[in-house]
Amino acid sequence: MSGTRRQAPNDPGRKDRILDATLEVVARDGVHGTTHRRIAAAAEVPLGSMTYYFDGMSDLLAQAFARLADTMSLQYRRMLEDAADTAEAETAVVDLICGQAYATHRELTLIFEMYAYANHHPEVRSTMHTWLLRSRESLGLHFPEHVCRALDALVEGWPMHRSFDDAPLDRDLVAATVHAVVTGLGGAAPAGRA
Amino acid sequence: MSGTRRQAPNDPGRKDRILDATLEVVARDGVHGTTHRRIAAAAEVPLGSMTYYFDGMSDLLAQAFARLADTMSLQYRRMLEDAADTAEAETAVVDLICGQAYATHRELTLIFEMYAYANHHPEVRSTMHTWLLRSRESLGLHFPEHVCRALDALVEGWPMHRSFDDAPLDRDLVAATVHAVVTGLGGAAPAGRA
DNA sequence: ACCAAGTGTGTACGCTTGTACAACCTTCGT
DNA sequence: ACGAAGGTTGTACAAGCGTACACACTTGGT
Repeated sequence: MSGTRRQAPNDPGRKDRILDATLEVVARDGVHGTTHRRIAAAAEVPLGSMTYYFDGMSDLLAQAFARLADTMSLQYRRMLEDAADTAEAETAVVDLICGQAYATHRELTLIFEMYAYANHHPEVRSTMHTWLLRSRESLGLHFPEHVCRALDALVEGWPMHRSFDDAPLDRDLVAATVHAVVTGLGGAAPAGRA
Repeated sequence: MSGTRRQAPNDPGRKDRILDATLEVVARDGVHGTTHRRIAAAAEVPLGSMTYYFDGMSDLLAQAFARLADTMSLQYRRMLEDAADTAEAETAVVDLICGQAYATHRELTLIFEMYAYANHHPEVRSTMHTWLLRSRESLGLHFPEHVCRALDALVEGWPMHRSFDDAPLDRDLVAATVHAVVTGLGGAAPAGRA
Protein backbone atom coordinates (compact mmCIF):
# COMPACT_ATOMS: atom_id res chain seq x y z
CA MET A 1 0.00 0.00 0.00
CA SER A 2 2.98 2.30 -0.10
CA GLY A 3 2.74 5.02 -2.74
CA THR A 4 4.39 4.93 -6.09
CA ARG A 5 7.37 6.85 -4.76
CA ARG A 6 10.07 4.42 -3.67
CA GLN A 7 12.85 6.87 -3.05
CA ALA A 8 13.11 10.52 -2.12
CA PRO A 9 15.58 12.65 -4.04
CA ASN A 10 19.09 12.54 -2.66
CA ASP A 11 19.53 16.25 -2.92
CA PRO A 12 16.21 18.08 -2.86
CA GLY A 13 16.44 21.74 -3.77
CA ARG A 14 19.22 21.10 -6.21
CA LYS A 15 17.01 21.97 -9.12
CA ASP A 16 16.44 25.39 -7.61
CA ARG A 17 20.13 25.87 -7.01
CA ILE A 18 20.78 25.13 -10.65
CA LEU A 19 18.16 27.67 -11.71
CA ASP A 20 19.74 30.30 -9.48
CA ALA A 21 23.15 29.50 -10.89
CA THR A 22 21.74 29.82 -14.38
CA LEU A 23 20.55 33.35 -13.71
CA GLU A 24 23.92 34.12 -12.17
CA VAL A 25 25.78 32.99 -15.27
CA VAL A 26 23.35 34.73 -17.61
CA ALA A 27 23.77 37.97 -15.66
CA ARG A 28 27.53 37.69 -15.86
CA ASP A 29 28.12 36.34 -19.38
CA GLY A 30 24.86 36.90 -21.20
CA VAL A 31 22.82 34.16 -22.79
CA HIS A 32 25.33 33.95 -25.60
CA GLY A 33 28.03 33.07 -23.11
CA THR A 34 25.97 30.67 -21.05
CA THR A 35 26.86 26.99 -21.24
CA HIS A 36 25.94 23.87 -19.31
CA ARG A 37 29.46 23.62 -18.01
CA ARG A 38 29.59 27.15 -16.62
CA ILE A 39 26.25 26.72 -14.92
CA ALA A 40 27.35 23.41 -13.44
CA ALA A 41 30.49 25.05 -12.12
CA ALA A 42 28.55 27.97 -10.64
CA ALA A 43 26.07 25.65 -8.96
CA GLU A 44 28.84 23.27 -7.91
CA VAL A 45 27.10 20.27 -9.36
CA PRO A 46 28.42 17.73 -11.85
CA LEU A 47 27.78 18.22 -15.51
CA GLY A 48 25.52 15.20 -15.65
CA SER A 49 22.99 16.96 -13.44
CA MET A 50 22.22 19.37 -16.23
CA THR A 51 20.65 16.79 -18.48
CA TYR A 52 19.20 14.90 -15.56
CA TYR A 53 17.14 17.79 -14.24
CA PHE A 54 16.48 19.67 -17.46
CA ASP A 55 15.50 18.70 -20.92
CA GLY A 56 18.16 20.64 -22.74
CA MET A 57 19.34 24.20 -22.73
CA SER A 58 16.07 25.82 -23.89
CA ASP A 59 14.17 24.14 -21.09
CA LEU A 60 16.74 25.28 -18.56
CA LEU A 61 16.67 28.89 -19.71
CA ALA A 62 12.89 28.89 -19.97
CA GLN A 63 12.54 27.76 -16.37
CA ALA A 64 15.20 30.15 -15.13
CA PHE A 65 13.51 33.09 -16.83
CA ALA A 66 10.13 31.98 -15.49
CA ARG A 67 11.68 32.11 -12.04
CA LEU A 68 12.97 35.61 -12.68
CA ALA A 69 9.60 36.80 -13.91
CA ASP A 70 7.94 35.37 -10.87
CA THR A 71 10.32 37.03 -8.44
CA MET A 72 10.04 40.39 -10.15
CA SER A 73 6.26 40.26 -10.45
CA LEU A 74 5.99 39.55 -6.77
CA GLN A 75 8.20 42.46 -5.78
CA TYR A 76 6.27 44.69 -8.11
CA ARG A 77 2.94 43.65 -6.66
CA ARG A 78 4.06 43.90 -3.07
CA MET A 79 5.24 47.48 -3.50
CA LEU A 80 1.83 48.48 -4.82
CA GLU A 81 -0.08 46.46 -2.26
CA ASP A 82 1.74 48.33 0.50
CA ALA A 83 0.48 51.65 -0.78
CA ALA A 84 -2.58 52.84 1.12
CA ASP A 85 -3.83 55.51 -1.24
CA THR A 86 -3.20 57.00 -4.63
CA ALA A 87 -0.51 59.34 -3.37
CA GLU A 88 1.44 56.46 -1.85
CA ALA A 89 0.89 54.45 -5.01
CA GLU A 90 2.50 57.23 -7.01
CA THR A 91 5.48 57.10 -4.70
CA ALA A 92 5.64 53.35 -5.13
CA VAL A 93 5.75 53.77 -8.90
CA VAL A 94 8.54 56.30 -8.54
CA ASP A 95 10.43 53.82 -6.38
CA LEU A 96 9.95 51.13 -8.99
CA ILE A 97 11.42 53.39 -11.62
CA CYS A 98 14.31 54.69 -9.56
CA GLY A 99 15.14 51.18 -8.55
CA GLN A 100 16.28 51.50 -4.98
CA ALA A 101 14.68 48.17 -4.24
CA TYR A 102 13.12 46.90 -7.41
CA ALA A 103 15.32 46.54 -10.42
CA THR A 104 18.95 46.39 -9.39
CA HIS A 105 21.61 46.55 -12.04
CA ARG A 106 21.89 42.78 -12.03
CA GLU A 107 18.17 42.34 -12.47
CA LEU A 108 18.06 44.89 -15.22
CA THR A 109 20.73 42.99 -17.07
CA LEU A 110 18.72 39.80 -16.69
CA ILE A 111 15.59 41.48 -17.96
CA PHE A 112 17.43 42.60 -21.08
CA GLU A 113 18.60 39.07 -21.68
CA MET A 114 15.12 37.74 -21.19
CA TYR A 115 13.59 40.25 -23.58
CA ALA A 116 16.07 39.34 -26.25
CA TYR A 117 15.70 35.63 -25.71
CA ALA A 118 11.91 35.77 -25.62
CA ASN A 119 11.78 37.04 -29.18
CA HIS A 120 13.13 33.75 -30.41
CA HIS A 121 11.44 31.35 -27.98
CA PRO A 122 7.64 31.27 -27.84
CA GLU A 123 7.52 29.69 -24.41
CA VAL A 124 9.55 32.48 -22.83
CA ARG A 125 7.59 34.99 -24.84
CA SER A 126 4.42 33.78 -23.20
CA THR A 127 6.06 34.06 -19.76
CA MET A 128 6.91 37.63 -20.70
CA HIS A 129 3.34 38.28 -21.67
CA THR A 130 2.02 36.96 -18.37
CA TRP A 131 4.49 39.14 -16.53
CA LEU A 132 3.22 42.17 -18.43
CA LEU A 133 -0.35 41.36 -17.47
CA ARG A 134 0.59 40.86 -13.84
CA SER A 135 2.32 44.23 -13.69
CA ARG A 136 -0.69 45.93 -15.12
CA GLU A 137 -2.91 44.13 -12.68
CA SER A 138 -0.77 45.36 -9.79
CA LEU A 139 -0.99 48.93 -11.01
CA GLY A 140 -4.72 48.34 -11.37
CA LEU A 141 -5.03 48.24 -7.60
CA HIS A 142 -4.73 52.01 -7.63
CA PHE A 143 -5.15 53.38 -11.13
CA PRO A 144 -7.65 53.04 -13.96
CA GLU A 145 -6.75 50.77 -16.84
CA HIS A 146 -5.50 53.34 -19.31
CA VAL A 147 -3.33 55.05 -16.71
CA CYS A 148 -1.81 51.66 -15.91
CA ARG A 149 -0.69 51.23 -19.48
CA ALA A 150 1.03 54.58 -19.54
CA LEU A 151 2.67 54.10 -16.15
CA ASP A 152 3.89 50.64 -16.98
CA ALA A 153 5.57 51.98 -20.10
CA LEU A 154 7.43 54.41 -17.88
CA VAL A 155 8.39 51.72 -15.40
CA GLU A 156 9.73 49.74 -18.31
CA GLY A 157 11.52 52.42 -20.23
CA TRP A 158 13.08 54.65 -17.68
CA PRO A 159 15.19 52.08 -15.86
CA MET A 160 16.56 51.06 -19.22
CA HIS A 161 17.92 54.52 -19.70
CA ARG A 162 19.26 54.49 -16.19
CA SER A 163 21.23 51.47 -17.26
CA PHE A 164 23.09 53.27 -20.05
CA ASP A 165 23.23 56.76 -18.68
CA ASP A 166 26.08 57.95 -16.50
CA ALA A 167 24.00 60.54 -14.71
CA PRO A 168 21.85 59.16 -11.91
CA LEU A 169 18.11 59.33 -12.31
CA ASP A 170 16.53 62.57 -11.12
CA ARG A 171 13.94 61.46 -8.59
CA ASP A 172 12.06 64.74 -8.59
CA LEU A 173 11.71 64.62 -12.35
CA VAL A 174 10.42 61.07 -12.21
CA ALA A 175 7.91 62.02 -9.53
CA ALA A 176 6.72 65.00 -11.52
CA THR A 177 6.31 62.87 -14.63
CA VAL A 178 4.37 60.17 -12.85
CA HIS A 179 2.14 62.79 -11.32
CA ALA A 180 1.60 64.45 -14.68
CA VAL A 181 0.53 61.16 -16.22
CA VAL A 182 -1.79 60.22 -13.38
CA THR A 183 -3.55 63.57 -13.19
CA GLY A 184 -3.17 64.47 -16.85
CA LEU A 185 -4.90 61.36 -18.11
CA GLY A 186 -7.60 62.00 -15.56
CA GLY A 187 -10.16 59.45 -14.53
CA ALA A 188 -11.74 58.99 -17.93
CA ALA A 189 -10.31 57.12 -20.87
CA PRO A 190 -9.07 59.29 -23.76
CA ALA A 191 -11.34 60.14 -26.67
CA GLY A 192 -11.83 57.40 -29.14
CA ARG A 193 -12.22 54.56 -26.65
CA ALA A 194 -15.31 52.99 -25.22
CA MET B 1 53.16 60.43 -57.83
CA SER B 2 50.55 57.74 -57.52
CA GLY B 3 49.13 57.49 -54.03
CA THR B 4 49.86 54.80 -51.52
CA ARG B 5 46.91 52.77 -52.79
CA ARG B 6 48.13 50.31 -55.37
CA GLN B 7 44.91 48.40 -55.86
CA ALA B 8 41.23 49.10 -55.43
CA PRO B 9 39.12 46.50 -53.66
CA ASN B 10 37.73 43.84 -55.94
CA ASP B 11 34.33 44.03 -54.40
CA PRO B 12 33.69 47.38 -52.76
CA GLY B 13 30.60 47.46 -50.59
CA ARG B 14 31.02 43.89 -49.54
CA LYS B 15 31.81 44.94 -46.01
CA ASP B 16 28.47 46.70 -45.83
CA ARG B 17 26.67 43.72 -47.23
CA ILE B 18 28.19 41.56 -44.53
CA LEU B 19 27.06 44.01 -41.87
CA ASP B 20 23.54 43.97 -43.24
CA ALA B 21 23.56 40.20 -43.31
CA THR B 22 24.75 40.18 -39.72
CA LEU B 23 21.76 42.22 -38.60
CA GLU B 24 19.54 39.93 -40.62
CA VAL B 25 20.85 36.84 -38.89
CA VAL B 26 20.75 38.47 -35.45
CA ALA B 27 17.14 39.48 -36.02
CA ARG B 28 16.25 35.96 -37.04
CA ASP B 29 18.28 33.79 -34.67
CA GLY B 30 19.35 36.14 -31.91
CA VAL B 31 22.95 36.85 -30.99
CA HIS B 32 23.17 33.48 -29.31
CA GLY B 33 22.36 31.81 -32.61
CA THR B 34 24.58 33.97 -34.77
CA THR B 35 27.63 32.37 -36.32
CA HIS B 36 30.18 33.31 -38.95
CA ARG B 37 28.87 30.59 -41.18
CA ARG B 38 25.27 31.73 -41.08
CA ILE B 39 26.24 35.30 -41.77
CA ALA B 40 28.43 34.23 -44.65
CA ALA B 41 25.55 32.23 -46.10
CA ALA B 42 23.12 35.14 -45.68
CA ALA B 43 25.52 37.56 -47.34
CA GLU B 44 26.45 35.02 -49.99
CA VAL B 45 30.15 35.42 -49.41
CA PRO B 46 32.72 32.74 -48.62
CA LEU B 47 33.52 32.01 -45.01
CA GLY B 48 37.03 33.37 -45.42
CA SER B 49 35.65 36.85 -45.94
CA MET B 50 34.54 36.97 -42.32
CA THR B 51 38.03 37.01 -40.91
CA TYR B 52 39.34 39.04 -43.78
CA TYR B 53 37.05 42.01 -43.19
CA PHE B 54 36.50 41.72 -39.46
CA ASP B 55 38.70 41.06 -36.52
CA GLY B 56 36.59 38.33 -34.96
CA MET B 57 33.01 38.00 -33.92
CA SER B 58 32.97 40.83 -31.33
CA ASP B 59 34.28 43.27 -33.87
CA LEU B 60 31.68 42.17 -36.38
CA LEU B 61 28.79 42.52 -33.96
CA ALA B 62 30.09 45.83 -32.64
CA GLN B 63 30.17 47.30 -36.14
CA ALA B 64 26.79 45.85 -37.05
CA PHE B 65 25.19 47.31 -33.95
CA ALA B 66 26.87 50.66 -34.58
CA ARG B 67 25.25 50.61 -38.00
CA LEU B 68 21.87 49.89 -36.46
CA ALA B 69 22.25 52.70 -33.94
CA ASP B 70 23.19 55.09 -36.68
CA THR B 71 20.22 54.20 -38.85
CA MET B 72 17.79 54.48 -35.98
CA SER B 73 19.21 57.73 -34.68
CA LEU B 74 18.87 59.25 -38.09
CA GLN B 75 15.24 58.23 -38.49
CA TYR B 76 14.53 59.52 -35.02
CA ARG B 77 16.10 62.87 -35.74
CA ARG B 78 14.47 63.28 -39.10
CA MET B 79 11.02 62.79 -37.68
CA LEU B 80 11.59 65.53 -35.17
CA GLU B 81 13.29 67.85 -37.64
CA ASP B 82 10.24 67.64 -39.86
CA ALA B 83 8.02 68.95 -37.09
CA ALA B 84 7.37 72.66 -37.43
CA ASP B 85 6.04 73.45 -33.98
CA THR B 86 5.47 71.85 -30.60
CA ALA B 87 2.13 70.36 -31.59
CA GLU B 88 3.68 68.63 -34.58
CA ALA B 89 6.56 67.53 -32.43
CA GLU B 90 4.12 65.84 -30.08
CA THR B 91 2.61 64.02 -33.02
CA ALA B 92 6.06 62.97 -34.12
CA VAL B 93 6.74 61.49 -30.69
CA VAL B 94 3.45 59.63 -30.84
CA ASP B 95 4.45 58.26 -34.23
CA LEU B 96 7.79 57.14 -32.84
CA ILE B 97 6.03 55.25 -30.09
CA CYS B 98 3.33 53.70 -32.22
CA GLY B 99 5.95 52.65 -34.70
CA GLN B 100 4.28 53.07 -38.04
CA ALA B 101 7.56 54.11 -39.50
CA TYR B 102 10.16 54.05 -36.78
CA ALA B 103 10.62 50.81 -34.89
CA THR B 104 9.29 47.93 -36.90
CA HIS B 105 9.05 44.54 -35.28
CA ARG B 106 12.34 43.54 -36.82
CA GLU B 107 14.09 46.64 -35.55
CA LEU B 108 12.61 46.18 -32.11
CA THR B 109 14.01 42.68 -31.99
CA LEU B 110 17.41 44.01 -32.98
CA ILE B 111 17.27 46.68 -30.31
CA PHE B 112 16.59 44.05 -27.67
CA GLU B 113 19.55 42.06 -28.84
CA MET B 114 21.73 45.11 -28.78
CA TYR B 115 20.67 46.09 -25.28
CA ALA B 116 21.45 42.65 -24.00
CA TYR B 117 24.74 42.43 -25.81
CA ALA B 118 25.83 45.91 -24.74
CA ASN B 119 25.76 44.93 -21.09
CA HIS B 120 28.65 42.58 -21.68
CA HIS B 121 30.65 44.56 -24.24
CA PRO B 122 31.92 48.02 -23.30
CA GLU B 123 32.38 49.13 -26.89
CA VAL B 124 28.75 48.45 -27.79
CA ARG B 125 27.72 49.94 -24.50
CA SER B 126 29.33 53.20 -25.48
CA THR B 127 27.57 53.10 -28.85
CA MET B 128 24.35 52.69 -26.92
CA HIS B 129 25.18 55.67 -24.76
CA THR B 130 25.85 57.85 -27.78
CA TRP B 131 22.54 56.78 -29.27
CA LEU B 132 20.77 57.80 -26.07
CA LEU B 133 22.36 61.22 -26.19
CA ARG B 134 21.47 61.68 -29.83
CA SER B 135 17.83 60.82 -29.17
CA ARG B 136 17.68 63.33 -26.39
CA GLU B 137 19.31 65.91 -28.59
CA SER B 138 16.68 65.35 -31.26
CA LEU B 139 13.90 65.80 -28.76
CA GLY B 140 15.73 68.91 -27.59
CA LEU B 141 14.84 70.60 -30.85
CA HIS B 142 11.33 71.10 -29.47
CA PHE B 143 11.25 70.39 -25.75
CA PRO B 144 13.17 71.49 -22.66
CA GLU B 145 15.78 69.11 -21.28
CA HIS B 146 13.76 67.53 -18.49
CA VAL B 147 10.77 66.92 -20.73
CA CYS B 148 13.10 65.19 -23.17
CA ARG B 149 14.16 62.72 -20.54
CA ALA B 150 10.61 61.81 -19.69
CA LEU B 151 9.53 61.53 -23.32
CA ASP B 152 12.49 59.44 -24.27
CA ALA B 153 11.64 57.00 -21.51
CA LEU B 154 8.21 56.63 -23.06
CA VAL B 155 9.61 56.19 -26.54
CA GLU B 156 11.81 53.48 -25.12
CA GLY B 157 9.37 51.65 -22.93
CA TRP B 158 6.12 51.70 -24.79
CA PRO B 159 7.23 49.98 -27.97
CA MET B 160 8.68 47.24 -25.80
CA HIS B 161 5.24 46.53 -24.45
CA ARG B 162 3.84 46.66 -27.92
CA SER B 163 6.25 43.88 -28.70
CA PHE B 164 4.83 41.50 -26.10
CA ASP B 165 1.24 42.58 -26.00
CA ASP B 166 -1.37 41.10 -28.29
CA ALA B 167 -3.57 44.17 -28.28
CA PRO B 168 -2.45 46.92 -30.64
CA LEU B 169 -1.27 50.16 -29.13
CA ASP B 170 -4.02 52.68 -28.49
CA ARG B 171 -2.93 55.75 -30.37
CA ASP B 172 -5.27 58.11 -28.56
CA LEU B 173 -3.97 56.96 -25.22
CA VAL B 174 -0.39 57.47 -26.32
CA ALA B 175 -1.21 60.95 -27.59
CA ALA B 176 -2.94 61.84 -24.35
CA THR B 177 0.02 60.60 -22.32
CA VAL B 178 2.56 62.50 -24.38
CA HIS B 179 0.48 65.61 -24.06
CA ALA B 180 0.13 65.14 -20.32
CA VAL B 181 3.89 64.85 -19.93
CA VAL B 182 4.66 67.85 -22.11
CA THR B 183 2.16 70.17 -20.48
CA GLY B 184 2.29 68.63 -17.02
CA LEU B 185 6.00 69.08 -16.63
CA GLY B 186 5.55 72.61 -17.87
CA GLY B 187 8.35 74.83 -19.00
CA ALA B 188 10.23 74.85 -15.74
CA ALA B 189 12.29 72.07 -14.25
CA PRO B 190 10.75 70.26 -11.27
CA ALA B 191 11.52 71.32 -7.74
CA GLY B 192 14.90 70.33 -6.49
CA ARG B 193 16.79 71.09 -9.67
CA ALA B 194 18.72 74.17 -10.69
C1' DA C 1 52.39 41.86 -72.04
C1' DC C 2 53.93 41.37 -67.77
C1' DC C 3 54.93 41.81 -62.88
C1' DA C 4 54.51 43.09 -58.25
C1' DA C 5 51.27 43.89 -54.63
C1' DG C 6 47.22 43.76 -52.52
C1' DT C 7 42.48 41.40 -52.54
C1' DG C 8 39.95 37.41 -51.68
C1' DT C 9 39.08 32.23 -50.54
C1' DG C 10 38.91 27.02 -49.61
C1' DT C 11 40.27 24.17 -46.39
C1' DA C 12 41.95 22.37 -42.26
C1' DC C 13 42.65 22.38 -37.23
C1' DG C 14 42.05 22.58 -32.39
C1' DC C 15 38.64 23.43 -29.27
C1' DT C 16 34.21 23.72 -26.96
C1' DT C 17 29.76 22.58 -27.00
C1' DG C 18 25.22 19.84 -26.01
C1' DT C 19 23.81 15.50 -25.06
C1' DA C 20 23.53 10.52 -24.09
C1' DC C 21 24.27 6.65 -21.20
C1' DA C 22 26.40 2.77 -18.66
C1' DA C 23 27.85 2.48 -14.26
C1' DC C 24 27.59 3.85 -9.45
C1' DC C 25 25.38 5.23 -5.13
C1' DT C 26 21.66 6.11 -1.77
C1' DT C 27 17.57 5.04 0.16
C1' DC C 28 13.32 2.40 1.51
C1' DG C 29 10.42 -1.57 2.21
C1' DT C 30 10.76 -5.67 4.02
C1' DA D 1 20.53 -6.94 6.75
C1' DC D 2 19.64 -6.85 2.22
C1' DG D 3 17.83 -6.46 -2.46
C1' DA D 4 15.72 -3.64 -5.79
C1' DA D 5 14.47 0.68 -7.65
C1' DG D 6 15.23 4.91 -8.71
C1' DG D 7 18.48 9.01 -8.14
C1' DT D 8 23.01 10.60 -9.65
C1' DT D 9 27.38 11.11 -12.16
C1' DG D 10 31.85 10.67 -15.03
C1' DT D 11 33.00 10.07 -19.35
C1' DA D 12 32.76 9.81 -24.21
C1' DC D 13 31.30 11.37 -28.73
C1' DA D 14 29.67 13.65 -32.77
C1' DA D 15 28.70 18.17 -34.36
C1' DG D 16 29.65 22.75 -34.94
C1' DC D 17 32.32 26.52 -33.75
C1' DG D 18 36.03 30.49 -34.49
C1' DT D 19 40.08 31.24 -36.56
C1' DA D 20 44.37 30.94 -39.31
C1' DC D 21 46.79 30.66 -43.50
C1' DA D 22 48.74 28.95 -47.86
C1' DC D 23 47.23 29.60 -52.15
C1' DA D 24 44.66 31.75 -56.23
C1' DC D 25 42.95 35.67 -58.30
C1' DT D 26 42.52 40.57 -59.91
C1' DT D 27 44.26 44.81 -60.81
C1' DG D 28 47.13 49.01 -62.01
C1' DG D 29 51.54 50.72 -63.43
C1' DT D 30 54.82 50.41 -66.82
